[in-house]
Amino acid sequence: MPLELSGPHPASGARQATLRESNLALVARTLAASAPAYLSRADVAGATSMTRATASRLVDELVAGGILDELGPDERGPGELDRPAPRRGRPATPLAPGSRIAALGLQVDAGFLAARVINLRGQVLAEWVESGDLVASPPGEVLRRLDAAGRDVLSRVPGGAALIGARLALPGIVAVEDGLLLRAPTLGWSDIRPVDMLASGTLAGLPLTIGNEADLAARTVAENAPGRPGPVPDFVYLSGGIGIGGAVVRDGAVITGSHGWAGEIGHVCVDPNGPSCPCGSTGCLERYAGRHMILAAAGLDPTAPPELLAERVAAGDREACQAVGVAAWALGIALASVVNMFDVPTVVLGGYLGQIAGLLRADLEQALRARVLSARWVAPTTVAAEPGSAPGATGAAFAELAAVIADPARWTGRPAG
Amino acid sequence: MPLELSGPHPASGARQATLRESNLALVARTLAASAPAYLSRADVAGATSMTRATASRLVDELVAGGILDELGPDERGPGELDRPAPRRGRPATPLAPGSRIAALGLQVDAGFLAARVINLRGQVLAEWVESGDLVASPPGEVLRRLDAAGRDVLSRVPGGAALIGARLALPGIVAVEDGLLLRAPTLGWSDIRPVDMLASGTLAGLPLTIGNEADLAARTVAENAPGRPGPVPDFVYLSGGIGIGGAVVRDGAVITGSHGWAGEIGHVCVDPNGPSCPCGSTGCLERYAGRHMILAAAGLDPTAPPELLAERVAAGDREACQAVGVAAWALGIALASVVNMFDVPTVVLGGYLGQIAGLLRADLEQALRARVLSARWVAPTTVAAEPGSAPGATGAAFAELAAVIADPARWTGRPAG
DNA sequence: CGAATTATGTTTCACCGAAATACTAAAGAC
DNA sequence: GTCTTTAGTATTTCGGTGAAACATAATTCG
Repeated sequence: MPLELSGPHPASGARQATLRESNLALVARTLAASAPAYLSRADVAGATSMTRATASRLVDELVAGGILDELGPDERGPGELDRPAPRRGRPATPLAPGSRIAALGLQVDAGFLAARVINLRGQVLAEWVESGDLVASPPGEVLRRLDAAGRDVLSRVPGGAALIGARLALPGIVAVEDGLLLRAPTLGWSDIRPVDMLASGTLAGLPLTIGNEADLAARTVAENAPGRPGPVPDFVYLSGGIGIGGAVVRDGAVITGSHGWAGEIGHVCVDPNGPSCPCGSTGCLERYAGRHMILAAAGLDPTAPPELLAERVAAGDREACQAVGVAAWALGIALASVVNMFDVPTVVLGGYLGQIAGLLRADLEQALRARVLSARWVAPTTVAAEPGSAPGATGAAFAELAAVIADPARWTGRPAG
Repeated sequence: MPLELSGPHPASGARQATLRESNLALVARTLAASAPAYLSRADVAGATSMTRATASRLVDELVAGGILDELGPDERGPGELDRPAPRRGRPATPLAPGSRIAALGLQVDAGFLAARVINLRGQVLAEWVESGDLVASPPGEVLRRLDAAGRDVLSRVPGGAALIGARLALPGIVAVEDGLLLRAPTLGWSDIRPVDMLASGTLAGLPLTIGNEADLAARTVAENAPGRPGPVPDFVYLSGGIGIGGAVVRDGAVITGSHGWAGEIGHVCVDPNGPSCPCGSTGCLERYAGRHMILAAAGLDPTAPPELLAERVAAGDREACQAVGVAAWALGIALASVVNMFDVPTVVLGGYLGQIAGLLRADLEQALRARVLSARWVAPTTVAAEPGSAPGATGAAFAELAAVIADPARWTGRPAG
């Protein structure tokens, strides 16, 4: 299979410049993927099977564009690996993704607002999270608050950072190209254009795009940092909150579908004779495993922390056990269908479902083993997502930064064009 | 986004040879996609935005390798378009996909065996189809019969054809790389290696691979001929027979999942309280919309032709109407979940379900409108697949030929390598 | 009929990017 | 200090595409 020079179906012929751009992207991707290990120009050449000369030239260009940093002899970022032990020969110049290139991720959720600036190394340069009940809230007011918060966060970013874009994660059906939020049931928003409600489509001058929250949160599982693959390349992500969002990740990329609306696992039918759902259907997964539903069935307040539910279950409380059992049963049925359809047998539970994953796991995995056609050969597994606030905002920043890694030539901007 | 020279994540740097291979593939793809219109070297240059010189050079190489044919001044294949009206200027040399390069597609189904040889233009050079009840049949015997039939079909191919491979479509869960059929419930086969049961992994010397029937049949909807896109790039395909197979096609390509087992829509859960399924689950779609189930519920013989069912429904027969209604209801629930997950809102009904699509369509589309979250913006539609015998065999041949179009350099085999 | 026109296809050369190779730089080993 | 080893750089060669001139084969028009 020859290398494809422009996605799966390029309509345009590849030229020498294309070659260069492709290799530039390969170098950027290699370095992003390898962090936090330090790769040298020679390592890059080895990993890409290019010659040292070629790799070196490309690295130089990326360093000039700020997409890579040459680390000084004693430089070391927090959380990064130790330098390799001294060896014979000329010491290598360690390289790392550029710390100055950063993006702004934003998130509106029914329970909080968030803004977070992250750089190419995955370091959080500044952030802001505010909880609050935004169910049925006025979009204009909320977005104005987010705009102000975004500006504030940007102002707190250390000087010298180059912000390349902003993306807003929204819990609903989003028409990405049109910047249109079609429907966000938990917020009570529909048919609004959030981008237009901020200052002329930008946030403090940054081009702003929007995306689905679950798709973006799934990115934080697929990638530990921009362009750095996580441990599992293929998985189903569930974003559990009042509603249930989802995304299917295959080979590190979110499956988007024709319009970007794929992954609506919250409205997979668990039981056609089940309770009716505001979406117009019946027996949707959300009706069984949404946070409010679980807590109400357990006889708890909708705001009760997950620890309380766990306590009740541990104590053998009948209502609580049954509530968790029903949720696991429903998740089992819905996810079995999803795994049968996608053949992606790892389930990552995020949001509230991640917080109570320990209570669900056994029943859920048993249901999957029983209902997934291929379970005999590859048993489906479930894991909880790393806990963390506002993964949608983080994923949104990752998504913006991924564009730099995927096409660094656009950002290095050689004089010749 | 730069052109990517080796799939989504090339690990190797691109070199000049890569460039050439990529452009060679682009030219091959352009010509395959444009057939049956006649493109000239100049047209190729225009379509790919390469210069005439470059396009011409690449075309020459493909012609030399037999992947393209230069048509003579009066040559015209059956079913192909008329030549363009004479214009001023030097007349163009019409090009077409090579008629001599062909592949063998095979299919084993619970109801028939098939072998079919198809060339790069999509022309059937020879074929053989034999019906018979193969439920719970002995694999060795059946495959020996298929081997003999394959040899016979190959012997009837007009001289001069270059066979490049053979692929066998099987109605079950297939581990493609291992050549292993894990489970084919309708045949009653499991854990066999069909490739080994033919002569040393080849059929008359052709390298033989296997694939899932629904995945391959879906190809015949995605492509009218090898590399020629069909009218719909994104759709869910249902292969209705005794069981129900399926595949989801996105942007012309089948979504395979981690192990190639994606698309098992027959075992999506319609009702957890429904009848138990041999797969170990309950309420699977197959239990409601499999051919035997529909016909039994309608009070008909399992071998009754679809016309008889249609007659009964038209006559208002209560059992028949109810049987069809139940099938449509179940399909609606299962497909709504599939569309919610994949955001691929076109459903193509193939096999038996295609034959009775007229009876199902209204109820099914109504169910989809009610249950699909995004139906308000894009209403799901259902269509019947073009009727045709053994689409799996055709798709299997297409799949082999697609490899030539995707990487023609491997087949032209320049001396330099 | 013959010249002008026009589009196709080919030839030649320049440009550019990567490979190959030789070279310089900077450390440890002895 | 010298040797060895590895990192990074400079130079030449090779190969593929672009650009532009050229050759070719038809229609159109005088």
